[in-house]
Amino acid sequence: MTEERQISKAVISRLPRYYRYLGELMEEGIERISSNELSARMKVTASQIRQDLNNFGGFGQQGYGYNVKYLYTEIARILGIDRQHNLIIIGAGNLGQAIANYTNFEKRGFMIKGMFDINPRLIGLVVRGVEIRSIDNLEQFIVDNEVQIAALTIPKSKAPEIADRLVRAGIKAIWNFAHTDLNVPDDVVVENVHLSESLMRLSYRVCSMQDERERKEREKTV
Amino acid sequence: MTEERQISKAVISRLPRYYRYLGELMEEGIERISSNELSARMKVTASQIRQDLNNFGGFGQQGYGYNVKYLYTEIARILGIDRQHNLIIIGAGNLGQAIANYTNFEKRGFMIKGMFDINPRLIGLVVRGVEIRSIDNLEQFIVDNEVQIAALTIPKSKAPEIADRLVRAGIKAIWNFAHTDLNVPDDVVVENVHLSESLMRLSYRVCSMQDERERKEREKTV
DNA sequence: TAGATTGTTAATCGATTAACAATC
DNA sequence: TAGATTGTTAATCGATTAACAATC
Repeated sequence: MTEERQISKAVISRLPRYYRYLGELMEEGIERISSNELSARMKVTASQIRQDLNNFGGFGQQGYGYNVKYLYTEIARILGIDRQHNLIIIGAGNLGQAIANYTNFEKRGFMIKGMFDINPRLIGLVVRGVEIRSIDNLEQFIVDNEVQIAALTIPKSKAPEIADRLVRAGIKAIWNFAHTDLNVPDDVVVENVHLSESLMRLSYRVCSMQDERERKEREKTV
Repeated sequence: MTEERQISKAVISRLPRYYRYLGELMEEGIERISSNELSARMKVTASQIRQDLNNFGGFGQQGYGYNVKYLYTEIARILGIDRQHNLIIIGAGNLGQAIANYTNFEKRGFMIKGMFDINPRLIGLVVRGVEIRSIDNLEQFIVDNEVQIAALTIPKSKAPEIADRLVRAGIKAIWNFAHTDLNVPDDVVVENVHLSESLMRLSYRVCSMQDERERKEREKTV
Protein backbone atom coordinates (compact mmCIF):
# COMPACT_ATOMS: atom_id res chain seq x y z
CA MET A 1 0.00 0.00 0.00
CA THR A 2 2.96 2.34 0.45
CA GLU A 3 3.03 4.93 -2.34
CA GLU A 4 6.37 5.15 -4.15
CA ARG A 5 7.43 8.78 -3.87
CA GLN A 6 5.87 11.82 -2.28
CA ILE A 7 2.71 12.91 -4.08
CA SER A 8 2.52 16.67 -4.56
CA LYS A 9 0.16 18.71 -2.45
CA ALA A 10 -1.49 20.12 -5.57
CA VAL A 11 -2.47 16.64 -6.72
CA ILE A 12 -3.92 15.67 -3.33
CA SER A 13 -5.98 18.81 -3.13
CA ARG A 14 -7.61 17.95 -6.46
CA LEU A 15 -8.56 14.37 -5.56
CA PRO A 16 -11.68 15.19 -3.52
CA ARG A 17 -13.04 17.16 -6.45
CA TYR A 18 -12.51 14.22 -8.82
CA TYR A 19 -14.27 12.09 -6.23
CA ARG A 20 -17.23 14.44 -6.14
CA TYR A 21 -17.59 14.50 -9.93
CA LEU A 22 -17.31 10.73 -10.15
CA GLY A 23 -20.07 10.44 -7.55
CA GLU A 24 -22.26 12.68 -9.68
CA LEU A 25 -21.48 10.61 -12.79
CA MET A 26 -22.56 7.49 -10.91
CA GLU A 27 -25.81 9.17 -9.92
CA GLU A 28 -26.37 9.96 -13.59
CA GLY A 29 -25.85 6.29 -14.38
CA ILE A 30 -22.74 6.90 -16.45
CA GLU A 31 -20.49 3.84 -16.45
CA ARG A 32 -17.36 5.02 -18.22
CA ILE A 33 -15.73 8.33 -19.00
CA SER A 34 -12.68 9.50 -20.93
CA SER A 35 -10.25 12.04 -19.57
CA ASN A 36 -11.49 14.32 -22.34
CA GLU A 37 -15.13 14.17 -21.31
CA LEU A 38 -14.26 14.59 -17.65
CA SER A 39 -12.02 17.49 -18.59
CA ALA A 40 -14.95 19.27 -20.24
CA ARG A 41 -17.16 18.78 -17.17
CA MET A 42 -14.58 19.79 -14.60
CA LYS A 43 -12.92 22.54 -16.60
CA VAL A 44 -9.41 21.23 -16.14
CA THR A 45 -7.15 19.81 -18.86
CA ALA A 46 -7.43 16.14 -19.79
CA SER A 47 -3.68 15.98 -19.48
CA GLN A 48 -3.85 17.02 -15.86
CA ILE A 49 -6.47 14.39 -15.08
CA ARG A 50 -4.35 11.64 -16.60
CA GLN A 51 -1.19 12.87 -14.90
CA ASP A 52 -2.92 13.16 -11.53
CA LEU A 53 -4.42 9.70 -11.65
CA ASN A 54 -1.20 8.11 -12.86
CA ASN A 55 0.50 9.17 -9.67
CA PHE A 56 -1.40 6.31 -8.08
CA GLY A 57 -1.32 3.75 -10.89
CA GLY A 58 -3.12 3.07 -14.14
CA PHE A 59 -6.84 3.16 -13.46
CA GLY A 60 -7.86 3.55 -17.09
CA GLN A 61 -7.77 1.48 -20.23
CA GLN A 62 -6.56 2.59 -23.65
CA GLY A 63 -9.37 3.04 -26.12
CA TYR A 64 -11.98 2.80 -23.34
CA GLY A 65 -11.34 5.47 -20.76
CA TYR A 66 -12.04 5.08 -17.05
CA ASN A 67 -14.65 2.93 -15.37
CA VAL A 68 -16.51 5.42 -13.18
CA LYS A 69 -17.40 3.08 -10.35
CA TYR A 70 -13.92 1.56 -10.19
CA LEU A 71 -12.20 4.95 -10.22
CA TYR A 72 -14.58 6.23 -7.56
CA THR A 73 -13.70 3.32 -5.30
CA GLU A 74 -9.99 3.69 -5.91
CA ILE A 75 -9.97 7.40 -5.09
CA ALA A 76 -11.91 6.66 -1.90
CA ARG A 77 -9.19 4.18 -0.99
CA ILE A 78 -6.40 6.65 -1.78
CA LEU A 79 -8.08 9.33 0.33
CA GLY A 80 -8.58 6.84 3.15
CA ILE A 81 -12.32 7.42 3.30
CA ASP A 82 -12.96 3.70 2.91
CA ARG A 83 -11.81 3.28 6.50
CA GLN A 84 -13.36 4.52 9.73
CA HIS A 85 -12.04 7.66 11.40
CA ASN A 86 -13.17 8.51 14.90
CA LEU A 87 -13.69 12.21 15.33
CA ILE A 88 -14.51 14.61 18.13
CA ILE A 89 -15.58 18.23 17.98
CA ILE A 90 -14.11 20.72 20.42
CA GLY A 91 -16.41 23.70 20.73
CA ALA A 92 -20.14 23.10 20.52
CA GLY A 93 -21.07 26.51 19.12
CA ASN A 94 -22.80 27.01 15.79
CA LEU A 95 -19.81 25.89 13.79
CA GLY A 96 -19.28 22.76 15.87
CA GLN A 97 -22.96 21.93 15.61
CA ALA A 98 -22.94 22.56 11.87
CA ILE A 99 -20.24 19.92 11.53
CA ALA A 100 -22.09 17.52 13.83
CA ASN A 101 -25.22 17.94 11.74
CA TYR A 102 -23.54 17.25 8.43
CA THR A 103 -24.61 13.67 7.84
CA ASN A 104 -22.44 13.05 4.79
CA PHE A 105 -19.32 12.98 6.92
CA GLU A 106 -20.55 9.78 8.57
CA LYS A 107 -21.19 8.26 5.15
CA ARG A 108 -17.50 8.75 4.39
CA GLY A 109 -16.29 7.02 7.51
CA PHE A 110 -15.98 9.98 9.84
CA MET A 111 -17.74 8.87 13.04
CA ILE A 112 -18.46 11.73 15.42
CA LYS A 113 -17.84 10.22 18.83
CA GLY A 114 -18.38 13.26 20.99
CA MET A 115 -18.50 17.02 21.35
CA PHE A 116 -16.80 19.09 24.03
CA ASP A 117 -17.38 22.54 25.45
CA ILE A 118 -16.61 24.62 28.50
CA ASN A 119 -20.04 26.24 28.64
CA PRO A 120 -21.95 24.43 31.44
CA ARG A 121 -25.26 25.30 29.78
CA LEU A 122 -24.33 23.23 26.74
CA ILE A 123 -22.85 20.25 28.58
CA GLY A 124 -25.26 17.32 28.60
CA LEU A 125 -27.16 18.43 25.51
CA VAL A 126 -27.37 15.98 22.63
CA VAL A 127 -26.85 17.06 18.99
CA ARG A 128 -27.77 14.47 16.38
CA GLY A 129 -27.20 11.71 18.88
CA VAL A 130 -23.87 13.13 20.01
CA GLU A 131 -23.52 14.24 23.62
CA ILE A 132 -21.81 17.48 24.54
CA ARG A 133 -19.30 16.77 27.32
CA SER A 134 -17.15 18.74 29.68
CA ILE A 135 -13.71 19.40 28.32
CA ASP A 136 -12.24 18.19 31.61
CA ASN A 137 -12.60 14.59 30.48
CA LEU A 138 -11.03 15.18 27.07
CA GLU A 139 -7.88 13.06 27.39
CA GLN A 140 -9.57 9.96 28.79
CA PHE A 141 -12.26 10.13 26.13
CA ILE A 142 -9.71 10.26 23.32
CA VAL A 143 -7.94 7.18 24.59
CA ASP A 144 -11.12 5.22 25.37
CA ASN A 145 -12.71 5.93 21.98
CA GLU A 146 -9.59 5.67 19.82
CA VAL A 147 -10.19 9.19 18.54
CA GLN A 148 -7.90 10.10 15.63
CA ILE A 149 -9.23 13.49 14.54
CA ALA A 150 -10.34 16.55 16.49
CA ALA A 151 -12.25 19.39 14.87
CA LEU A 152 -11.28 22.58 16.67
CA THR A 153 -14.15 25.06 16.52
CA ILE A 154 -13.20 27.32 19.41
CA PRO A 155 -11.93 30.90 19.66
CA LYS A 156 -8.26 31.36 18.81
CA SER A 157 -7.39 32.40 22.37
CA LYS A 158 -8.06 28.87 23.66
CA ALA A 159 -6.79 26.99 20.62
CA PRO A 160 -3.06 26.57 21.39
CA GLU A 161 -3.72 25.20 24.89
CA ILE A 162 -6.33 22.72 23.68
CA ALA A 163 -4.10 21.70 20.77
CA ASP A 164 -1.35 20.83 23.25
CA ARG A 165 -3.76 18.71 25.26
CA LEU A 166 -4.96 16.94 22.12
CA VAL A 167 -1.40 16.17 21.05
CA ARG A 168 -0.46 14.85 24.48
CA ALA A 169 -3.56 12.63 24.46
CA GLY A 170 -2.32 11.08 21.21
CA ILE A 171 -4.54 12.69 18.58
CA LYS A 172 -3.42 12.07 14.97
CA ALA A 173 -4.92 15.13 13.30
CA ILE A 174 -6.51 18.49 14.03
CA TRP A 175 -9.08 20.05 11.73
CA ASN A 176 -8.42 23.62 12.76
CA PHE A 177 -11.13 26.26 12.41
CA ALA A 178 -9.57 28.60 14.98
CA HIS A 179 -8.06 31.73 13.44
CA THR A 180 -4.51 30.91 14.37
CA ASP A 181 -1.70 28.59 13.35
CA LEU A 182 -0.99 25.68 15.64
CA ASN A 183 2.40 24.36 16.69
CA VAL A 184 2.31 20.59 16.80
CA PRO A 185 4.90 17.82 16.33
CA ASP A 186 5.71 16.66 12.79
CA ASP A 187 3.63 13.50 13.05
CA VAL A 188 0.41 15.34 13.90
CA VAL A 189 -1.51 16.58 10.87
CA VAL A 190 -3.12 20.03 10.93
CA GLU A 191 -5.62 20.98 8.25
CA ASN A 192 -6.56 24.63 8.52
CA VAL A 193 -9.92 26.12 7.58
CA HIS A 194 -9.45 29.83 8.06
CA LEU A 195 -12.81 31.27 7.06
CA SER A 196 -11.79 34.87 7.59
CA GLU A 197 -8.87 34.39 5.19
CA SER A 198 -11.19 32.87 2.64
CA LEU A 199 -13.45 35.92 2.91
CA MET A 200 -10.47 38.25 2.45
CA ARG A 201 -9.46 36.45 -0.73
CA LEU A 202 -13.03 36.90 -1.91
CA SER A 203 -12.81 40.58 -1.06
CA TYR A 204 -9.60 40.96 -3.05
CA ARG A 205 -11.14 39.34 -6.08
CA VAL A 206 -14.30 41.45 -5.86
CA CYS A 207 -12.21 44.61 -5.71
CA SER A 208 -9.88 43.69 -8.56
CA MET A 209 -12.90 42.71 -10.66
CA GLN A 210 -14.33 46.13 -9.87
CA ASP A 211 -11.03 47.83 -10.80
CA GLU A 212 -10.97 45.97 -14.09
CA ARG A 213 -14.52 47.00 -14.89
CA GLU A 214 -13.64 50.63 -14.18
CA ARG A 215 -10.48 50.42 -16.29
CA LYS A 216 -12.49 49.10 -19.23
CA GLU A 217 -15.06 51.86 -18.73
CA ARG A 218 -12.29 54.47 -18.87
CA GLU A 219 -10.77 52.93 -22.00
CA LYS A 220 -14.13 53.13 -23.69
CA THR A 221 -14.45 56.82 -22.80
CA VAL A 222 -10.96 57.60 -24.15
CA MET B 1 -5.20 52.11 -7.95
CA THR B 2 -5.10 49.71 -10.90
CA GLU B 3 -2.44 47.05 -10.33
CA GLU B 4 0.01 46.70 -13.22
CA ARG B 5 -0.14 43.05 -14.24
CA GLN B 6 -2.13 40.08 -12.96
CA ILE B 7 -1.01 39.04 -9.48
CA SER B 8 -0.69 35.29 -9.11
CA LYS B 9 -3.29 33.37 -7.14
CA ALA B 10 -0.61 31.93 -4.88
CA VAL B 11 0.42 35.41 -3.78
CA ILE B 12 -3.14 36.52 -3.06
CA SER B 13 -3.84 33.46 -0.99
CA ARG B 14 -0.88 34.28 1.25
CA LEU B 15 -1.82 37.90 1.88
CA PRO B 16 -4.47 37.24 4.55
CA ARG B 17 -1.92 35.24 6.53
CA TYR B 18 0.59 38.10 6.39
CA TYR B 19 -2.21 40.35 7.55
CA ARG B 20 -2.97 38.09 10.50
CA TYR B 21 0.66 37.95 11.60
CA LEU B 22 1.06 41.70 11.27
CA GLY B 23 -2.02 42.14 13.45
CA GLU B 24 -0.43 39.94 16.08
CA LEU B 25 2.82 41.89 15.89
CA MET B 26 0.88 45.09 16.48
CA GLU B 27 -0.79 43.55 19.51
CA GLU B 28 2.66 42.69 20.81
CA GLY B 29 3.64 46.31 20.35
CA ILE B 30 6.29 45.54 17.72
CA GLU B 31 6.82 48.51 15.45
CA ARG B 32 9.13 47.20 12.77
CA ILE B 33 10.11 43.81 11.40
CA SER B 34 12.57 42.50 8.85
CA SER B 35 11.63 39.92 6.25
CA ASN B 36 14.02 37.60 8.08
CA GLU B 37 12.32 37.90 11.44
CA LEU B 38 8.89 37.55 9.88
CA SER B 39 10.14 34.56 7.93
CA ALA B 40 11.12 32.82 11.19
CA ARG B 41 7.71 33.46 12.73
CA MET B 42 5.67 32.44 9.71
CA LYS B 43 7.86 29.58 8.56
CA VAL B 44 8.15 30.80 5.00
CA THR B 45 11.30 32.09 3.29
CA ALA B 46 12.28 35.73 3.65
CA SER B 47 12.72 35.77 -0.09
CA GLN B 48 9.10 34.83 -0.62
CA ILE B 49 7.91 37.56 1.72
CA ARG B 50 9.91 40.21 -0.12
CA GLN B 51 8.82 38.91 -3.52
CA ASP B 52 5.17 38.78 -2.49
CA LEU B 53 5.11 42.29 -1.08
CA ASN B 54 6.97 43.73 -4.04
CA ASN B 55 4.16 42.69 -6.31
CA PHE B 56 2.31 45.66 -4.85
CA GLY B 57 5.15 48.12 -4.43
CA GLY B 58 8.01 48.78 -2.05
CA PHE B 59 6.61 48.83 1.46
CA GLY B 60 9.96 48.38 3.18
CA GLN B 61 13.11 50.37 3.67
CA GLN B 62 16.66 49.12 3.20
CA GLY B 63 18.49 48.70 6.46
CA TYR B 64 15.28 49.10 8.46
CA GLY B 65 12.77 46.47 7.37
CA TYR B 66 9.04 47.00 7.32
CA ASN B 67 6.95 49.26 9.50
CA VAL B 68 4.35 46.90 10.95
CA LYS B 69 1.47 49.35 11.18
CA TYR B 70 2.06 50.74 7.71
CA LEU B 71 2.32 47.31 6.11
CA TYR B 72 -0.80 46.18 7.97
CA THR B 73 -2.75 49.12 6.58
CA GLU B 74 -1.42 48.60 3.08
CA ILE B 75 -2.34 44.92 3.00
CA ALA B 76 -5.81 45.81 4.24
CA ARG B 77 -6.10 48.21 1.33
CA ILE B 78 -4.86 45.64 -1.17
CA LEU B 79 -7.35 43.07 0.12
CA GLY B 80 -10.10 45.65 -0.01
CA ILE B 81 -11.03 45.20 3.65
CA ASP B 82 -10.65 48.93 4.24
CA ARG B 83 -13.92 49.40 2.39
CA GLN B 84 -17.43 48.30 3.32
CA HIS B 85 -18.91 45.17 1.80
CA ASN B 86 -22.59 44.45 2.25
CA LEU B 87 -23.22 40.77 2.77
CA ILE B 88 -26.21 38.47 3.09
CA ILE B 89 -26.37 34.89 4.26
CA ILE B 90 -28.57 32.43 2.41
CA GLY B 91 -29.41 29.51 4.67
CA ALA B 92 -29.94 30.23 8.37
CA GLY B 93 -28.85 26.82 9.64
CA ASN B 94 -25.95 26.27 11.99
CA LEU B 95 -23.36 27.25 9.43
CA GLY B 96 -25.20 30.41 8.41
CA GLN B 97 -25.64 31.36 12.05
CA ALA B 98 -21.98 30.62 12.78
CA ILE B 99 -21.03 33.17 10.13
CA ALA B 100 -23.57 35.68 11.42
CA ASN B 101 -22.14 35.31 14.92
CA TYR B 102 -18.57 35.87 13.90
CA THR B 103 -18.07 39.47 14.98
CA ASN B 104 -14.64 39.93 13.43
CA PHE B 105 -16.13 39.97 9.95
CA GLU B 106 -17.87 43.23 10.73
CA LYS B 107 -14.59 44.66 11.99
CA ARG B 108 -13.15 44.07 8.54
CA GLY B 109 -15.91 45.83 6.70
CA PHE B 110 -18.24 42.92 6.02
CA MET B 111 -21.67 44.17 7.10
CA ILE B 112 -24.24 41.41 7.42
CA LYS B 113 -27.41 42.99 6.11
CA GLY B 114 -29.74 40.02 6.29
CA MET B 115 -30.24 36.28 6.43
CA PHE B 116 -32.59 34.22 4.29
CA ASP B 117 -34.19 30.83 4.68
CA ILE B 118 -37.11 28.80 3.36
CA ASN B 119 -37.97 27.32 6.74
CA PRO B 120 -41.03 29.26 8.01
CA ARG B 121 -40.09 28.45 11.61
CA LEU B 122 -36.84 30.40 11.23
CA ILE B 123 -38.28 33.39 9.37
CA GLY B 124 -38.67 36.39 11.64
CA LEU B 125 -36.04 35.26 14.13
CA VAL B 126 -33.17 37.63 14.84
CA VAL B 127 -29.56 36.44 15.08
CA ARG B 128 -27.06 38.99 16.40
CA GLY B 129 -29.34 41.78 15.30
CA VAL B 130 -29.84 40.31 11.85
CA GLU B 131 -33.34 39.27 10.84
CA ILE B 132 -34.02 36.01 9.06
CA ARG B 133 -36.21 36.71 6.04
CA SER B 134 -38.19 34.73 3.52
CA ILE B 135 -36.20 33.94 0.43
CA ASP B 136 -39.12 35.18 -1.69
CA ASN B 137 -37.95 38.76 -1.21
CA LEU B 138 -34.32 38.02 -2.04
CA GLU B 139 -33.97 40.05 -5.24
CA GLN B 140 -35.56 43.22 -3.95
CA PHE B 141 -33.48 43.09 -0.78
CA ILE B 142 -30.24 42.81 -2.75
CA VAL B 143 -31.06 45.86 -4.80
CA ASP B 144 -32.37 47.92 -1.87
CA ASN B 145 -29.37 47.18 0.35
CA GLU B 146 -26.64 47.28 -2.29
CA VAL B 147 -25.60 43.75 -1.37
CA GLN B 148 -22.35 42.70 -3.03
CA ILE B 149 -21.64 39.34 -1.42
CA ALA B 150 -23.86 36.35 -0.63
CA ALA B 151 -22.73 33.54 1.63
CA LEU B 152 -24.41 30.37 0.41
CA THR B 153 -24.91 27.98 3.32
CA ILE B 154 -27.64 25.79 1.87
CA PRO B 155 -27.75 22.15 0.67
CA LYS B 156 -26.21 21.55 -2.74
CA SER B 157 -29.56 20.59 -4.27
CA LYS B 158 -30.85 24.17 -3.96
CA ALA B 159 -27.55 25.92 -4.64
CA PRO B 160 -27.57 26.26 -8.47
CA GLU B 161 -31.07 27.74 -8.55
CA ILE B 162 -30.31 30.26 -5.81
CA ALA B 163 -26.99 31.13 -7.45
CA ASP B 164 -28.87 31.99 -10.64
CA ARG B 165 -31.25 34.21 -8.74
CA LEU B 166 -28.34 35.96 -7.00
CA VAL B 167 -26.59 36.59 -10.30
CA ARG B 168 -29.71 37.95 -11.91
CA ALA B 169 -30.21 40.26 -8.94
CA GLY B 170 -26.75 41.68 -9.55
CA ILE B 171 -24.65 40.09 -6.82
CA LYS B 172 -20.88 40.58 -7.25
CA ALA B 173 -19.63 37.53 -5.36
CA ILE B 174 -20.75 34.24 -3.86
CA TRP B 175 -19.05 32.69 -0.84
CA ASN B 176 -20.06 29.14 -1.61
CA PHE B 177 -20.34 26.57 1.19
CA ALA B 178 -22.62 24.25 -0.79
CA HIS B 179 -20.91 21.04 -1.89
CA THR B 180 -21.11 21.76 -5.56
CA ASP B 181 -19.49 23.97 -8.18
CA LEU B 182 -21.52 26.92 -9.40
CA ASN B 183 -21.84 28.16 -12.95
CA VAL B 184 -21.83 31.93 -13.00
CA PRO B 185 -20.80 34.61 -15.51
CA ASP B 186 -17.12 35.64 -15.64
CA ASP B 187 -17.67 38.87 -13.75
CA VAL B 188 -19.18 37.15 -10.70
CA VAL B 189 -16.63 35.90 -8.19
CA VAL B 190 -17.12 32.52 -6.53
CA GLU B 191 -15.01 31.57 -3.54
CA ASN B 192 -15.59 27.95 -2.58
CA VAL B 193 -15.36 26.55 0.94
CA HIS B 194 -15.85 22.84 0.48
CA LEU B 195 -15.57 21.48 4.01
CA SER B 196 -16.00 17.86 3.01
CA GLU B 197 -13.07 18.19 0.61
CA SER B 198 -10.96 19.72 3.34
CA LEU B 199 -11.79 16.75 5.57
CA MET B 200 -10.82 14.31 2.81
CA ARG B 201 -7.45 16.00 2.40
CA LEU B 202 -7.01 15.63 6.13
CA SER B 203 -7.91 11.96 5.85
CA TYR B 204 -5.33 11.43 3.10
CA ARG B 205 -2.61 13.03 5.17
CA VAL B 206 -3.52 11.03 8.28
CA CYS B 207 -3.37 7.79 6.29
CA SER B 208 -0.09 8.57 4.54
CA MET B 209 1.41 9.57 7.88
CA GLN B 210 0.23 6.22 9.22
CA ASP B 211 1.73 4.39 6.21
CA GLU B 212 5.03 6.14 6.73
CA ARG B 213 5.10 5.20 10.40
CA GLU B 214 4.44 1.57 9.48
CA ARG B 215 7.12 1.60 6.80
CA LYS B 216 9.68 2.88 9.29
CA GLU B 217 8.57 0.22 11.78
CA ARG B 218 9.14 -2.46 9.15
CA GLU B 219 12.57 -1.09 8.23
CA LYS B 220 13.58 -1.26 11.87
CA THR B 221 12.50 -4.91 12.08
CA VAL B 222 14.45 -5.84 8.90
C1' DT C 1 -8.12 -4.41 -37.91
C1' DA C 2 -8.94 0.64 -37.19
C1' DG C 3 -10.16 3.97 -33.88
C1' DA C 4 -9.95 5.63 -29.47
C1' DT C 5 -7.76 6.83 -25.49
C1' DT C 6 -4.56 5.91 -22.05
C1' DG C 7 0.14 6.17 -19.85
C1' DT C 8 4.28 8.58 -20.14
C1' DT C 9 7.96 11.39 -21.88
C1' DA C 10 9.28 15.95 -23.33
C1' DA C 11 8.40 20.96 -23.53
C1' DT C 12 6.59 24.87 -21.41
C1' DC C 13 5.23 27.64 -18.02
C1' DG C 14 5.10 29.61 -13.46
C1' DA C 15 6.48 29.90 -8.74
C1' DT C 16 10.05 29.70 -5.32
C1' DT C 17 14.59 30.39 -3.74
C1' DA C 18 19.19 32.34 -3.95
C1' DA C 19 22.18 36.03 -4.67
C1' DC C 20 23.57 40.59 -4.67
C1' DA C 21 23.67 45.43 -5.97
C1' DA C 22 21.17 49.43 -4.38
C1' DT C 23 20.30 52.22 -0.55
C1' DC C 24 18.62 53.49 3.89
C1' DT D 1 30.54 55.80 7.35
C1' DA D 2 29.53 50.80 8.15
C1' DG D 3 25.94 47.60 8.79
C1' DA D 4 21.60 46.05 7.74
C1' DT D 5 18.11 44.88 4.85
C1' DT D 6 15.40 45.79 0.99
C1' DG D 7 14.16 45.45 -4.03
C1' DT D 8 15.19 42.90 -7.95
C1' DT D 9 17.55 39.93 -11.14
C1' DA D 10 19.06 35.29 -12.05
C1' DA D 11 18.92 30.30 -11.02
C1' DT D 12 16.36 26.52 -9.57
C1' DC D 13 12.69 23.87 -8.80
C1' DG D 14 8.11 22.06 -9.51
C1' DA D 15 3.74 21.85 -11.80
C1' DT D 16 1.10 22.03 -15.97
C1' DT D 17 0.43 21.20 -20.73
C1' DA D 18 1.49 19.11 -25.15
C1' DA D 19 2.67 15.29 -27.82
C1' DC D 20 2.81 10.69 -29.07
C1' DA D 21 3.93 5.84 -28.75
C1' DA D 22 1.72 1.94 -26.53
C1' DT D 23 -2.25 -0.75 -26.38
C1' DC D 24 -6.99 -1.88 -25.58
